[in-house]
Amino acid sequence: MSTTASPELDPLDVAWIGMLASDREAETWKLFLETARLIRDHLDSQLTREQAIGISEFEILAHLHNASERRLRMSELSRLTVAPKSRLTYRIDQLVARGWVVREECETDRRGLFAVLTEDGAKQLIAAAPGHVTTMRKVFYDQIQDEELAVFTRILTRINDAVRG
Amino acid sequence: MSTTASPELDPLDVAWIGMLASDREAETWKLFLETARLIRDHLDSQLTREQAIGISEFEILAHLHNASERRLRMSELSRLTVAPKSRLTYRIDQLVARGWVVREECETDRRGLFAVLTEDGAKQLIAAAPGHVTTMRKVFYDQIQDEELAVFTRILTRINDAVRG
DNA sequence: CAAGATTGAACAGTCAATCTTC
DNA sequence: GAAGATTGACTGTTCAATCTTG
Repeated sequence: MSTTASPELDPLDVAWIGMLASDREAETWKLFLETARLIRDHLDSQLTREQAIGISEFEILAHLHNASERRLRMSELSRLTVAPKSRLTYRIDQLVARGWVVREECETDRRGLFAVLTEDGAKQLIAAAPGHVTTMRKVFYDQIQDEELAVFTRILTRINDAVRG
Repeated sequence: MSTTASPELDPLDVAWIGMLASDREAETWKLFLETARLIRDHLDSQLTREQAIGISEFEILAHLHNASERRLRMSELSRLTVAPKSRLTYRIDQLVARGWVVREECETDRRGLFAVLTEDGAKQLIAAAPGHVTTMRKVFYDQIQDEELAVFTRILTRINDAVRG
């Protein structure tokens, strides 16, 4: 420690600064992570407060609603929501308990199960959607200008592809 | 249900489509959430696998390292990491158990506590940083072109501000 | 043996209640 | 009473182990 000239710059600091610190790179990265967490928490709070449904549950109902015959295999839901299968099992259990989803067996592959949206589930989704969309627009979509949208989407798509390898 | 002309378009579908579906708005929103989750999971896996440290722990060590005297109040750490105080207490407990952080009392305000980075903690951070930064660059920063960076940062900053109200 | 899905145990996160100091 | 921080109970997540069918 005492062999360096400047007392504030020990070897650890130098290594760290060379790696990451203080420039746009680290700032951009931090901003991205922070914003993603903030906005998801914000939307989750809004849904929980106004509709007593979490954003994860909402997303599952939305995926089912968009699917053909309002049903999806567990594996497919797992892919779509970027979640491990065990989490899906847990969440579907809750949605079944709430009466918003039912499980049905797959005729052609007896290993498989479908999660199927019920009428009540669809009603719940429709009830929650307007508030969710309004809030999302306010804090997300309305913050992106028309000329910026293509750039934003392009960057996100590239990152997505890079992560997936 | 039987009073509408088209059998595939019941009232629920109409309401849903009017709200959200099928256009760039929903796509952009989904892409953002999905990408954010994917990339954080990816970086967390890399750190856990190669350095036996989670990304949340890494972030805390990094904040402490950047701070003056390598110490921060719990409240301040809570703000910086956008995490509830109770989570910080929990994580700092773990970091203390690992010998990477110590708690110190605040002289001027006896309610307050500092989390202080130890030498071992700094070494761990420096050991983990290169792999983390390399991975981050590969999947994140290198995917953003120079001309795009300003737009990207601007959008994220606006969203951040909008969420914070 | 591989794939679809669930289970149980261990780990992590959240919220309200609490304790201490301002 | 309000702010800094911790605790405890509850909810949510993960991972390996398991069960069943292909």
